[in-house]
Amino acid sequence: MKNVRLRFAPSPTGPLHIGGARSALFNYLLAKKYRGTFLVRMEDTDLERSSAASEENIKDSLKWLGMDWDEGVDAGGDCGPYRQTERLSIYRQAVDKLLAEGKAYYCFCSEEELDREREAQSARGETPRYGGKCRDLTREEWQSRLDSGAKPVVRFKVPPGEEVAIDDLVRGRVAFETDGIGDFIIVKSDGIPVYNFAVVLDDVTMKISHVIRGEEHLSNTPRQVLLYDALGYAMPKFAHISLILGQDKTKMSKRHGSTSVVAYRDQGYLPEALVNFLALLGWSPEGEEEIFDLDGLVEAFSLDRVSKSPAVFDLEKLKWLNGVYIRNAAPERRLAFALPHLQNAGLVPAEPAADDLLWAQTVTEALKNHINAFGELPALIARYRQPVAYGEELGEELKALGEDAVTVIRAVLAKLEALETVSADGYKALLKEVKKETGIGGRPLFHSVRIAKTGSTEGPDMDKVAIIIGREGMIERCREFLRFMEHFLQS
RNA sequence: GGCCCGUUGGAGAAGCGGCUUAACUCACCAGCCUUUCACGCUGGCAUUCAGGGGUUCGAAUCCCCUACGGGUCACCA
Repeated sequence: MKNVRLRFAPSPTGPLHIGGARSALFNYLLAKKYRGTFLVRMEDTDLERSSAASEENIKDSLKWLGMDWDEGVDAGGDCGPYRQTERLSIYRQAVDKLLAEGKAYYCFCSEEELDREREAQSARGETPRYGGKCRDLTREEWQSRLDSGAKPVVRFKVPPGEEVAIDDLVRGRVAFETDGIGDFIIVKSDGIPVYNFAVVLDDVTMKISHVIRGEEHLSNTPRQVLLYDALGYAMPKFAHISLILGQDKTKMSKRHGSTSVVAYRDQGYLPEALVNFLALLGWSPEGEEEIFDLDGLVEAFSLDRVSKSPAVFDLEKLKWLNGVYIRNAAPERRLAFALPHLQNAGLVPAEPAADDLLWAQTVTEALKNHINAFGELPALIARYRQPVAYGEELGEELKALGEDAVTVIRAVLAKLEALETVSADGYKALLKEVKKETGIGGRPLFHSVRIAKTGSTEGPDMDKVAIIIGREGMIERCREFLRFMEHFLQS
C-alpha cells in the first residue's frame, strides 16, 4: 500500500475518553503497520465547548499511551494548520465554489422557524428535515438580505432520488437514499463550517487514505460522500468500528465508571495494559495469545479482524490484564508507578530518602501479585497498619483452628519478644521453630498467624507481611489476638 | 417515526456453506504446585449459535420475516 495516511481528529470538548482512545489506536496501528503517517488534528469548530485544556488533555493522554504522531498539532507538517479554526480560508474557498455552481445556497430561516418545522414533522410521524424554503431564492434576494445585515447559514443542495453507497472496510457495502436526507447546513451563521463539511475538506487536503472512526458516524457518511462528489474529490476508504458499550449494553458513559484515559492512569493502570485492552475492544487476534505490546499490535492488527458488533467494556478483564502487566514489569518500573500512590496516601514522603524508597520497593514487590492496579496499594497496606478487626467471616475458620491458634500465637509472641528485629528470613526461621515446638504446621499454623496479623485468610507471603507490619506491630497484634480468642472460645 | 447497523455461554469473542461433537480469553468450579495465601500449571464449564420460515445433499455461516438492542435524522462532533 502506498502513502497510507491516517488521522485521529478529536474535538477538544473534554478529556480523551476510552472510545476516542480506541479510535486513535486503530488509526495508529494501521498507519504504523503500513509504514504510513499517523496525524492528529483538532476539530474545534464548536467554539462553545472547545477548550485549550481539553486539547492538552487529549495530547497528553495520547502520548502517555505511547501513540506519538508524525504530523499534526504541535508536530507540524505540510498539510497544516491542523486546527480547524485556523483553516477557515480553506473552507471559505470551497463554499464559494459550491455557491457559485449552484450546489449550495444561503438559508435565512430562523432557528425558531426550523424548530417549529421539525416539531410539526415529527408530530406527523415524518422524518424531520429541512423543507427547502430558501432553496430557490434568487441571487438578488440573497444580496438584498445580506445587505440588510442578515446572517444566513449555507446549506448543501442534496440531489433527489439518488442512492449513495459506501464500501465500508468493516461493514461492507452500505447504501442510503438521498431522499432521506434534507439539505443540510455546511456553514453556520457565524461563518464557521459544520463538522460534516470541514472533515471532508480536511481529509482531502491532508491526503487521508483511510478513515477509521466510530459507528455513530456511519449515518453521516452519505452526506460526506455527497460533498466529495460535489467538490470533485476522491474519497478515502472508510472503516466504521462499533461502539463501546457498558456492562449493561448501553452506550458507555460516566454511569459505567471511569471513561477518561487519565482516570485509568490515576488509578494506577499501566499504559501498555490499557492499550492492550483497548485493542481487544472490537478487534481480536488470530492466535491464542492476547497479550500484545504496541509493536506486537502493529504487527498483528488488521481491519478484517475488526468486529461489526458492539464491544462491551469489561472492567474485570482490564483489571486482569493490568495485573498481568504489573507482574511482568521490571521492579524499577513497578516502583516508579507505585510511588505516587504511596505518596498520595502519605505512606512515603514527597521527598523520599533512601530508606523510604527501599521500604516502598519492598512493599510493592511483596504485594505485586495481589493488586490489579497500583491505586489498590494504599488500602492493602492500611490493612497492616491499622488495628486488625477480626470480623465475623472469620468465625468458622477460627472455630476450626480452635486452641491450636492460641498455642501457635503464644509461641510466636514469645519468640518475637526475644528478638531485636525481624527480617524476612528471620521470620521464616521463627515459624519453623514454632512448628517444631508446637507440632502444628501447614495450614493450621499459617492461617492462625495470618489471621492474627492481618484479619484475613489471604494475602502475600507471611514473611513479606512480617516486614510490612514490623516487630512491634506483630507483637501488638499477637496480644490483641490472644485477648480476642479468649472471648471467642468461651462463647 | 424514516433510514442505517447489530444479535454466538455468566461475560468478551473466534467462526465467512462441509475440517465445529462451536476456538481462545475473563469469571467460576475442581485438581496440582506452595509447610499458608497468591502467582503459575492442568482439567471442567454452549448437543447449540435471538425466534420463525426458506435455499441446499449439508447452515452459526446464504435469503426473507418477526423480536430485541443500538446509531442517526442539530447553526454537536
